[in-house]
Amino acid sequence: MQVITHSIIMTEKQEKILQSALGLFAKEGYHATSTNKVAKHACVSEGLIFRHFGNKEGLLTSILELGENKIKSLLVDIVMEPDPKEVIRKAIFMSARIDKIDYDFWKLQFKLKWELEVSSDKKMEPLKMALSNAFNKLGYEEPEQEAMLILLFIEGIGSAILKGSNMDANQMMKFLAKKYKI
Amino acid sequence: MQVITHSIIMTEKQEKILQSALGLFAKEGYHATSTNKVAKHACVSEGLIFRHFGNKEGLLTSILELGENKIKSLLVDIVMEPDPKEVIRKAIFMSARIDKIDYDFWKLQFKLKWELEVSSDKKMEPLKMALSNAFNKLGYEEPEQEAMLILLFIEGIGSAILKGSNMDANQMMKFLAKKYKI
Amino acid sequence: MQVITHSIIMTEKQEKILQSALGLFAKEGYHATSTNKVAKHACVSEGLIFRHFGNKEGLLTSILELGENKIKSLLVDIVMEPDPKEVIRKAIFMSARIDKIDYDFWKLQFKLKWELEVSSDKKMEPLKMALSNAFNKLGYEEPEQEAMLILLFIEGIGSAILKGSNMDANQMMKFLAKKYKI
Amino acid sequence: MQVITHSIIMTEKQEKILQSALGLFAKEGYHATSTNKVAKHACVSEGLIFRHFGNKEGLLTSILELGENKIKSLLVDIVMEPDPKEVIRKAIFMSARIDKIDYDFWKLQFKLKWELEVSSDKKMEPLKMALSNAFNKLGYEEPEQEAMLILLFIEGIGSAILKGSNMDANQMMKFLAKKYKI
DNA sequence: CATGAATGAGTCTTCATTCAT
DNA sequence: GATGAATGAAGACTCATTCAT
Repeated sequence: MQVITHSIIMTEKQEKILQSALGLFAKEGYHATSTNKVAKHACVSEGLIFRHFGNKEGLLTSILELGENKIKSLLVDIVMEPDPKEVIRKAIFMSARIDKIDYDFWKLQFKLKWELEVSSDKKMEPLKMALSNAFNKLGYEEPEQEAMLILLFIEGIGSAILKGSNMDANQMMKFLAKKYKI
Repeated sequence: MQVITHSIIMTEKQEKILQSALGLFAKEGYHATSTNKVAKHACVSEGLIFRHFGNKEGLLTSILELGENKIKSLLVDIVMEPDPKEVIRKAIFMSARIDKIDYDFWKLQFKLKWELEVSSDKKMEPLKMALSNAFNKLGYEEPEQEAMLILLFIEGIGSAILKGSNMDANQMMKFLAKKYKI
Repeated sequence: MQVITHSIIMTEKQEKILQSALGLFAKEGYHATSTNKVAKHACVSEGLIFRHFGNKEGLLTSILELGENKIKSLLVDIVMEPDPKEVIRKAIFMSARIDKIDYDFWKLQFKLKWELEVSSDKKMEPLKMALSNAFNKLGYEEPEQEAMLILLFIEGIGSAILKGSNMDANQMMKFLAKKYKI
Repeated sequence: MQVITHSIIMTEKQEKILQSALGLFAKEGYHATSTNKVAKHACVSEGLIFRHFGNKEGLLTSILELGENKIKSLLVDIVMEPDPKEVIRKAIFMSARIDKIDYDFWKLQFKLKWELEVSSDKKMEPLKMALSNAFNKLGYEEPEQEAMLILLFIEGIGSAILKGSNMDANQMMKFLAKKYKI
C-alpha cells in the first residue's frame, strides 16, 4: 500500500526509514549512526535502505531534500511581508515558530553544518536580503550589517533551543524586539 | 628527548599525535577520523596512541584539557577588566584575538558541541557574569539579557570566522561596538 | 506476443533475458554478473528471471542448452563428411565458420571451462572420432594422436579468436592445412 | 618470527594467506572465493588480509608477482638454449617440467586468462621469438607460424594437464617431437 | 618508549531469491 | 505473465584496540 507524504509517493517502509534516519542522525550524528541502526530502528532489512536510497549519503540527501520545504515555508512568510517593521519582528521571532515535530530536522541542519560542513548560508540569503531591505526602508545607516546581526541572533537562538540550553529563548526574542522598538 | 609544552611533560611523539589528532578532528570530525589516520599523519605507530592516551576518547580528552588554557587565557583578560565599557568592548572583539594557530582548537570546540553534544556553556559562564555585571554598572535595565545577547553575537561571529563564512567579521565587531557606543 | 526461437516457445522478455545474460556472462563472467545487472540490461524486473528460470544457475543452464544446437550444427557437417581429407580440412577451418553473432556463446563456453570447470570434452568426442577415422583412412600411423593434435590446435585457434589475440587466425588455419597437404 | 620466502620477507601468516588464497583462487576462481573463505582457510582474521595486501585485488597481484619467477625460470632454460633443435624439443616438453607443487599457480594463470581476461601473451613473447629463431635457423619456410603452432600446443597441453583431462600428455609431447624429427 | 602484527566486531553495500499485488 | 518491494545472508573492507617483541 502506498502512502503520500511530502507530496512524493513513498511506501510505508520508505517513509519509516526516512523518519528513523532523521531521528538518529539528529540525535547521534551522521557518522555515528550506522545503516544497521537505522534499519533496526525502522524495523526493515538493511538492504532496503540501499534499494531505496542508493547509499547512506543518498539517504541523507533524501532527508535534506524533503526538508527544504520546511525551510522555505518558514522563510516565505517573512520575505513576502511588505511592512518592514513586521519583517524584522517576524525574523526575530522566527525560531519560535518551529514546530516541535520538526526539531529533529532542524537539529540535523545544525549538526551537518559542523559535521559535514554543509553550508546553510545560501538558504538564508533571501532572508538576509529581506532584512537588509527592511532596515534600509526604515532609514538605518548600515542596513546590511543590521540584517547580519539579526541573522546571527536567529542562528544563536535556534542553536540554543535545539541544544536544550536553559536560556529563555522567548524572553530573548522579546528583548531584542524591544531594542528595535517593534 | 623531552619537550615541555602546555606546562606538561611530553615526548615529541606524544606532542605530534596530539597536534595531528587536533588537526584531523577539527577538519573531518571526531567520528570520521580513525586512529589509523591520526597515526599516519603523526608518523607514529597506531599502538602508541593507545599507550599514551588509553583510547580514542582519551586522546580527545587530552586535546580538550590542553586547550582549556587557551579558553581561560582568552577570558581572563576580559573578566579581570575593571572598566565596564572595556569589558564589553573586549568581549565583542574577543574573536579577533584568536590566534590563527589555534583555529583548529576552536573549530573542534564548535564541532564537538554538535557532534558529541559537549557543552561549552559552563566555560563561558564567567564571561556572562562579567558582562552582566558590566551592563549593570552602566545602568542598563536588563543587564542579564544584554549579556546573553552579546554572547549570542560573539558566538555567531566566532562561528562565522571558523566556518570560513564570507561575512566580514571585523566589520561586524566594529558595528557592534558602535551600537553599544564603546 | 510469443516468439519462436531455437524451436522453443518463449516470450519476448524471456528471450531478452537470455540474450542479456549470455552477453554479460560472456563478457564479465558468471560470478561477476549479478541477476540485477542482467535484469537491468534486459529491461525486465529481477523477479522475472526467477519466475522463468528458477534461479541463476537455471538461467545459465538454459543458455547452455539453447546453445547445444550451435555446437551440433558446427560438428555435424564435419562428422558427416565422407571424404577423409575434407574432414580434416573442415575441422581445421571450423573456427572460421563461427558466426560473429555467436561469439558470446563460444566465449562463454571457454570461460565456463575454467570458471566453473564445466567440461566440453564430451561434446567434442564425435569430432575426435571423425578425425581419428579420417587419419586412419589416409594411412597415418598414429591416427588417434593425429586427431588429438588437430583438436589441440583447433581449440588454441578458437581460443585466440575469442580472446581477441593479435594472432592471425586465418593465416594459421591455412598454414595448418598446408602442413597436412590438404 | 619472520620467514623468508620467495626472497621477500614475510610473516608466517602473510605466507599462509598467500598459500590459501592461491589454492582457493585456483580451485574455485577469483570471484567465487570470498576473503572470508581465504581468512578461514589460512586461520587468520579477515582484517589481516587487508592489512597486508590492501584489498582483494592486491592479494591476487601479490600471488601473481611471486609467481613471475616460476614463469621466468621455466622460459629462461629454453630461451638461452643455443641449439635450435633443442629449443624446439625443450619447448614441446615444457609442460612436463611443471612441478606438481606449482599446479595451483598454473591453474590460476589459466583461470585468470578467462575469468579476468588477464593476458599472458606478453610473458610468452620471448619464447615465441626463440622458437621463431630456431625454426628459421633450421631452414623452415614459415618460422613464425611454426613457432605459433608450438605455442598453441604448449597451451593446449598445459590446459589439459591442469584440468585433469584423461589425455596422455607425455605421449602427445613425444608424438609432436617425432613429427619435428627431434 | 615504540613498533607493527593481529584481531573481532562492526562498517557500508551487494547478492540471489521470495512474494504480494 | 510481470512487477518491484522486501529480505537475510554474505560480500569486501575499516575500526578501535591488544600484545608480543
